[in-house]
Amino acid sequence: MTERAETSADSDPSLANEAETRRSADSSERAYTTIRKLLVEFKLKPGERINEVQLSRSLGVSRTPIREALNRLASEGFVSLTPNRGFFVRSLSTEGLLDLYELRSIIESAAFKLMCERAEDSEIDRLRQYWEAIVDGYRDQPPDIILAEDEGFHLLIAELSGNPELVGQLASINARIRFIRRIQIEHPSHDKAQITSHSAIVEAAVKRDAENGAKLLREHIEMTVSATQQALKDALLKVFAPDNGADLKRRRRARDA
Amino acid sequence: MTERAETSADSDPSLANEAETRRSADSSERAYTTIRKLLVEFKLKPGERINEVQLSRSLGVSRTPIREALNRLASEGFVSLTPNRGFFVRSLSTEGLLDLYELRSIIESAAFKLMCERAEDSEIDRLRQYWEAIVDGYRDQPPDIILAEDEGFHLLIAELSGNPELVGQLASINARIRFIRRIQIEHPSHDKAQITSHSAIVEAAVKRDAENGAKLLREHIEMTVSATQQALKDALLKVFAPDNGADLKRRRRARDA
DNA sequence: GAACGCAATAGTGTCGACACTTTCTTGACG
DNA sequence: CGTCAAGAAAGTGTCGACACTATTGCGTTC
Repeated sequence: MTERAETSADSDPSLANEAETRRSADSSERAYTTIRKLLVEFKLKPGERINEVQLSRSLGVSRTPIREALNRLASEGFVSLTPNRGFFVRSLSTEGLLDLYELRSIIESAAFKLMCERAEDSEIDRLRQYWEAIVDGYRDQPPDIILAEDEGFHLLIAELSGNPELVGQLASINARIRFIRRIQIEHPSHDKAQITSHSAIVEAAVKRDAENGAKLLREHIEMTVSATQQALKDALLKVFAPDNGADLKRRRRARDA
Repeated sequence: MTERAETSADSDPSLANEAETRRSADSSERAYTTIRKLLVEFKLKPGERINEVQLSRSLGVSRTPIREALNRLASEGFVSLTPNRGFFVRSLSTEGLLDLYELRSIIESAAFKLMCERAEDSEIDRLRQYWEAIVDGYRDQPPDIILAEDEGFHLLIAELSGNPELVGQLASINARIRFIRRIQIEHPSHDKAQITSHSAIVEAAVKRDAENGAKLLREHIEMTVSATQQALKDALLKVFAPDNGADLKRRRRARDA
């Protein structure tokens, strides 16, 4: 009964970003995407210890691919490993999230400047087209699509910077904050400010106005952050529902250990 | 004869940077540092396929910890994984190296600005002290020490930015370009320009002159890059000694695959 | 003599088992 | 009653084995 020839073709392309090194098809890869999804959706709760045996049973594979996936996730900052004690879900406190957004802002505004210096006109035009193609129906899409389109927009800027390392970095950061972006998109506070921001950014790109575009991006991200604050609180409260937010502090402390 | 209770306490602290999640003591960790060292020293050559069995034999452990280490190294960009074909040493072409330095420059100058905004006076003073404590004997140290001190200096700035994600990023980049920095330090072109740069940066920090300090850092890194170009060529020629640089192009192409 | 295909070989991907470490339980002692 | 220790249980870290995939080398056919 250990045969693993299951027919479930549940590859979930919505999580298949990561401009990185790895193809799919093996069960280690499946484990990786599945676990990451669990993390991103708070099915595995911040601070929690991850039980390899249990996970391997529920995914129907042995512990080996599970551990390989967890190792990757550790390198990427999703989980942490304490020797002989196992993997722990790294809690993304509000604070840690701000750090991540800050880093993202740094990278993206730098990417924009580089793009202005280096990209061909035709490439800039690709950015414009990308945005114009989605702007119309933007608000009517389901959250996952909006999220993907939004990430795609920012990632395209990174690509046009001509620096693949930069792209990889941004992709990795995106993966880690994706859950909160989704929450934010679903939250009532999400509105068309996003759209005008993006349009302004495209405009600056066409003009190759590096400074202004970088500033717009910074502001755009900062705006998103503050809009996200409340959404995050709501989400965390929902996760640690029963008792009040009291044990939030405890988990925050556990993070540095 | 599979007992693994070897007494060799060869932990090699010079490679033990990585402000990350992991403690040591298990053989997976040893495998990680050892393999990374092999990569960094070109013992495993760019483009080469990594034979797990062979590696596991030469390290005296089974393939499991080897594979865990390789997975980590893949996340960090040292190697790449092609399913059913194995891990390959990711070739660091000149171009790729420039990308990495560029990213480093972006992160460091941003870190400097943040430090200026946020750090306590006492923290800035720590930076000043750190540099003053090493500046005198700086040039007389062995390369590894110089390297560590240099990395420490830049890493300290990142820490004073107050953003741990930024620190982690920089640490990871450092690990990847460390080999070339060492080569550059040993190269005749390395001289005291480094020292005056650092001193100027400290000075800007004390004055909290964010713009100027960031500019100095950018220039400092750019200078290092150009000084490094020749050193890199020399090193690569040494590695691919017999034939001329012809197959360099081939490897470059193999990189994107 | 070259191209093709097939067999043998080498190598990765995953498994189940076991040693060792941490955590939990229970019961003796103060 | 609370504290502590010893043993049991749970869990991680590593191993060797095996299935399956890619590669290599050889023989066959045209």
